Amino acid sequence: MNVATDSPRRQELIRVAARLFMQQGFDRTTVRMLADAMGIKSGSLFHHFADKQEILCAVIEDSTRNALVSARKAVSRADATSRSQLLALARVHLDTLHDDRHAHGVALYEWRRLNDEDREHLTHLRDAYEALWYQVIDEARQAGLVQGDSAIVTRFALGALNWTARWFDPDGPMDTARLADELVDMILIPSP
Amino acid sequence: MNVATDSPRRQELIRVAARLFMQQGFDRTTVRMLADAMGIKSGSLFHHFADKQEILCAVIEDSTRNALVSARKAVSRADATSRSQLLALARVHLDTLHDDRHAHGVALYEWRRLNDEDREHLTHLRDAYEALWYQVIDEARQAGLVQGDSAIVTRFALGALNWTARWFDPDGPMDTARLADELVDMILIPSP
DNA sequence: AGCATAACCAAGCAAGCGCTAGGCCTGTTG
DNA sequence: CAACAGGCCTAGCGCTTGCTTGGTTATGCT
Repeated sequence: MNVATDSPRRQELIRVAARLFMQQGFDRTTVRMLADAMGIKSGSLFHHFADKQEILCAVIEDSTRNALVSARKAVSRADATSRSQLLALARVHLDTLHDDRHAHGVALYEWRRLNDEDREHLTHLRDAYEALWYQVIDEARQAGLVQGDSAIVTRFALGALNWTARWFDPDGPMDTARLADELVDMILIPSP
Repeated sequence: MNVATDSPRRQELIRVAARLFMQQGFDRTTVRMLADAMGIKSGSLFHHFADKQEILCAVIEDSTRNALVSARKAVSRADATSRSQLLALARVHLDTLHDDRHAHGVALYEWRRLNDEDREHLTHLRDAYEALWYQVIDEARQAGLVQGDSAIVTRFALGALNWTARWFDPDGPMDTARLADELVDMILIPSP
C-alpha cells in the first residue's frame, strides 16, 4: 500500500471514481467496477487507497478544496460592490458545480455515506466556503441591499444553487451566467 | 405475497422503513434491519412487499402524495393575494418537510436509488407539486411582485426550502414560520 | 365444524461484497 | 551489476446480501 502519496495515478482514479459514484451512488459502485473503469484488477486499487471510504473522501475533498480556491479568487478579482462580488460568487459556484459536476454531485448526494471522522474533517472545509458567502451577503445587508437575516439568506442562496444540480441541463438552452443573474436579482433588493 | 393491499401493517412498515432509510440510507438498510425494527423475521417482509425497491417507492410516494394534498388545501384556504398564497405554500412545505421528516428526507436523499420505472411514476407526482408552486409564483410575477423567470424562481425557492433539511434544527431556537417569512421576503419585491 | 385468509417463521441458497496475501514485472538509483 | 520501489496481478477468504420455499399459527366468516 502506497496510500498517502499524491501520484498522478491516484488523481486519475479519483476522477474516475467521481464519475462512477455520481452515476450509481457510492454503495452501489463496487471496487470491481472502479478497477474495471481504470483497466486494472480490483485488488490493485488498494495499492492507492487504504479502503473504499478513502476514495469517497478524496473525491469530495479534492472538489471542495478546488471550489474554495476558485471562489476566493473570484471574490478578490471582482469589483468591490456587493452586487459584483455576489455575482462573481454565484457564477463561479455554478461553473465549478457543473464543470466538475461528477465530483460535486458526489459531495452533495453522497455526503451521508462518509464515516464520522472524514465527515467532520470535510465539514470544516465546507464551513470555510459557506463563510465566504456569508461575508459577502452580510456586507450587502449592511449596505441595505439585502433584507432579512444574513445567515438564512446565505443558506437559501446555496440551497437554491445546489438544487440546480437536480434540474439544470448544462447542454440545454440556458447558461449558468443567466442563472447567476437571476439568483442575484432574487436576493438583492432591486435598485431603482 | 400479499403485495398490493394497503393493510395497516404495511403502513406501519412504511413508517419504520422511512426512519431507517433516513438514518442509514437505503442501500445500507438491510431487510434484516427492517424486519428487526418491526419485530418480525426478514423473510416475512416479502409478504407485504414484492421486493426492497417497492418499500422505498412506497415511502416516497406516501409522503409526496400527502405533501401535495396539504399544499392544495393550504392554497385554497389562504387569501387570494400572492403574498398570502406564497406564504401558505412555504409554511406548509416546511411543516410537512420537518414534521414527516424521515420520509421526506428519504425522498430528497434517496431519490436516485429508485429504479427507472418507479422514478418516472414519482416524477409525475413531484411535477404536480412543482406546478402548484409555479402557478402561484407566476401570478405574483404578473402582478409585478416577482422579477425574473417564474420557472427559475420556482426552482430556486424549492431548492432553498429543501436545503433546510440539511441545516435547520426543528428543536432549535428558530421556527419554520420565521423561515417561511424570510423566504417570501427574499422572493417578492418589497412593497413600498 | 369447516374453510379461507393474513401474518408470520425456520432454514438456507446463490451471488456479490470488501479486502488480503504473496508474487511478478519494469524502470530508476547507487 | 544489485537493490529497491511503484504498480499491478492471481486467487481467494469470510462474510453479508436480497430473496425463496414450504410450512405453521391465529382470526374471523359461513
